[in-house]
This record gives sequence, structure tokens and C-alpha cells, in this order.
Amino acid sequence: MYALVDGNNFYVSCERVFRPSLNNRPVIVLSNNDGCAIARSNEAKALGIKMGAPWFKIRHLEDEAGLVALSANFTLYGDMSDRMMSLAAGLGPTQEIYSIDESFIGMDGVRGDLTDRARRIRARILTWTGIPCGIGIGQTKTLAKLANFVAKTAERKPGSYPDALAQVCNLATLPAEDLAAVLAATEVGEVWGVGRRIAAQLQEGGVRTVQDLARLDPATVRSRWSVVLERTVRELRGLPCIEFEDAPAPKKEIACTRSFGRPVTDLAPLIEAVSEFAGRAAEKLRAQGSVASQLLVFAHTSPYRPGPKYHRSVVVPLRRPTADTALLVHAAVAGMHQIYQPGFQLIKAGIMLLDLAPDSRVQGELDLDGGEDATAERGKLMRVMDGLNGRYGKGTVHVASSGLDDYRREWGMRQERRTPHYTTNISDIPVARA
DNA sequence: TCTGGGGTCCTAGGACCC
DNA sequence: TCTGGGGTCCTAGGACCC
Repeated sequence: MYALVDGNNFYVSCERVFRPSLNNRPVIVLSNNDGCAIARSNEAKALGIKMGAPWFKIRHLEDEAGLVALSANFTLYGDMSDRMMSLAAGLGPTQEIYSIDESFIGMDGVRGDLTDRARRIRARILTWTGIPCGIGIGQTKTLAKLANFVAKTAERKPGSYPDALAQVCNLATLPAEDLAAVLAATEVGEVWGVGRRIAAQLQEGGVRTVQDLARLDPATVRSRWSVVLERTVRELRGLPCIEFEDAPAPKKEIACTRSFGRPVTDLAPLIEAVSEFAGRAAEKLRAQGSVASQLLVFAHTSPYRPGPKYHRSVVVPLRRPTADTALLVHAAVAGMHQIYQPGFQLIKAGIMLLDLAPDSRVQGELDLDGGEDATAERGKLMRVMDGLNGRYGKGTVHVASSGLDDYRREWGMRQERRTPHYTTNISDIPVARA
């Protein structure tokens, strides 16, 4: 048995904890560069704002409907997530943190009324962190996801499902005919693993509801679509096919990419940008105890804007697997030199670390120069760098090629409406006035 | 008249997730 | 003026092997 705990409109809810005046108003959180909406309050959804809607197209709602838009404050969301996750963990013996706002809880071995227990945990998370959650319970992860959708929808749209399923929904204890009614009332596209493409194909074949999908023959689904969708069908029937991942597996690739605040055409700012990206990615790489064998660099023009198009990337092999910032930055810069062409309005660049392996498996190297053990020294340097950045904040120590001034850099991102780091920066802590 | 069978590895692209 | 970032898995097809 699994539960899925999911923060409602998570980023917006995080912002509301510290600015209660945002309650009951249409609020959205924007992506990096204030580009598009990536979180929406219920009121904003009711205005018809879609996930990913470009800000410049919905901006008029500020004046027309009192819409409030905030720049993403990922530092805040990450910290609030940690708090929510540690409380959600109390629901059962195992937890899989699936995303910044969702975790699956393994409920096997938990005695007593699970629905009741989930309600108490939900209340605790709300009281202690201020974040409202939905909790879904089911026999498989896919059913828990579905139950979670029902819990949130029943709350947001009264009448869509029985009121008793709002906030906390346990599909496993539902009488068969009630379960059938829920499955029949839910569109197939809401199922975890069924995206736009497959939903359209299913609907074309007359498979419109979750109930229709669950009734398909798994073998047919496999041959017509894929083994992935077959697993989904089996999961909907209560047969677990998707592993529960207790401990996060190490990443197989690590990326750091950004859109620029404005188009960039010169090589120098591009070098700065990919230097910083490589440095950040190297930190993530060391944090998971891995080394990379290849580094990919890319840059491209806007897919939306007219003008000459440019889209290039190159994979730079590393002489040996490494997690050394200097070597990775060097590779990134070399790659950028290779792909750079003047005359294009580039709006995005990035790097990816590929071919990752545990650092314990790195082969030693014979030092032909007979000098000191340079590899060990570099390792110490990296640990010191990570230590300083961990203690004094990101970017305290970085390579010089990534530039000096975070604000005047040509490629820096736009972020005009970010709230303070309420929970992670001592000078941003809210002050209560008498 | 008329070109085997079986396997692995790699890559690009598609689809999905949040 | 203006459209995010970071992942995973699967499949098909090509190259290559014996």
C-alpha cells in the first residue's frame, strides 16, 4: 500500500506562508527569467491561466483581475520542501521523495485506519509548515497518484467527486461500485504516465476514462503502445509494477542550463556563462560522489523569434573521469570555442555532464613528472571549495572565468519580483511588529 | 535464378514526469 | 520586449561482430 503526499500549488503555497495577504487572490510563480507561469493558485487557475503560459501574454491580468506574479524563489521552496518531507515521512516506514513537492510513502506494516492517520499527518503539515497537502492512498504508486488527484480535485471543485474524498482519498477502502464510479468520472489523461500524446491516441480509440483504460488488455496495450503503458494498465488494476525507490539513485547525467536575460552574441559572456554552469554542475557531481567522462556544451537561438537560427552542441571527452571544477570548466570553455559562431542572438546555453560513474572507481594515474600527488591536492581543494560554498552560500568561491559581478553580467537572468529568502538567510527572516 | 541468422552496442528521438 | 530547467526510460535503426 502506498500514499502520495503532494503540496497544493506548492510554490504559491510557500509564498503565501510568508505573505498571507496573497490568500484568496490569483497568484502565480514565474519560471527563471520571469518567462512563464510554473505554479498557479486555484484562483489563478480559475482565471484560465495554463501551466507554462508566457508571462507577457497574461500580464494584462495584473490590472484586469488583480493577478499577482512572483519570480521563482527556489531557495525558499527547497527549504519548505525539506520541512514538509520530514513531516510526511511520519506517515509510514519508508519514503520516496519524488519531486520538490511530492513524496510516496510505503504504508506496509502500518496498523490502524490509514485514512485517519493520513488526515492527522495532513493537519500536522498544515499547522507546522503552513502548506496545505493532498494525500492519496492506493495499492500501487499509480493508484496513489490517482487518489491524490481525486483528493485535490474534490477539494478544489466541489461536486466533481464525493465530498468525503476531499483532501485525503483512500481508493483501497472504497466499495467496488464507488471505485468504479471514480474511475469512470476521471479522464484518461489524468493518469500518471499518460501524457498529451498518448491521451489523444487513447481517446481516438474510444478510451476516454480511467475505467476504460484499466479494462484494456495489457498485451494489446503493449503491442499498440509500449511496455510503459502496459505497466500503467496493470498498476491501475492493483498490480504493482513500478519500483518504490527508498534511496535516491545517483544521477546518470547532470545538467546546468539557463536562458539569458537578453540575447547574447559575443563569445566572452558565453564563456562566462558556461564556466559558471560547469562549476555548478561539478558541485552537484561531487555531492553525489561521481565523476564524469564527457561534457556536452550547447547554445541556441530562440525557437520563437524570427531571425537566423542556430542550434549547436558538442560533446567534449575528458582525458579521464573527473569531478574537478577546473578541468570541467576548461572542457566547457573549449567546447564553447568549438561551437561558437558570431552573428546569432543566442538566448540559451548550458552544459551537461555525461557518462557518470562512482568516484571510487576512478583509475589511478602514474605521475610521470615525479612531482607531488597533484590529484590528491586537487581533491582537497575541491573539498575546501564545497565547504566554503556550503557554509557561506552558493558562489562564494568560484572560478574566475565565470565573471565577477552577478548583476551586471550580460547574460544574467531577469528576476524582478522575487520574495526574500525568509527561511535561509538571517537578514531575510520576517520581523513581527508590535 | 537470385543474397542467412543472430546478437550487441550506440545514438537519436520521442514520450513522459514535475 | 517577452515562452524554464532538469531529469528518466524506451524504441528504432544503424554499425558491427561472428
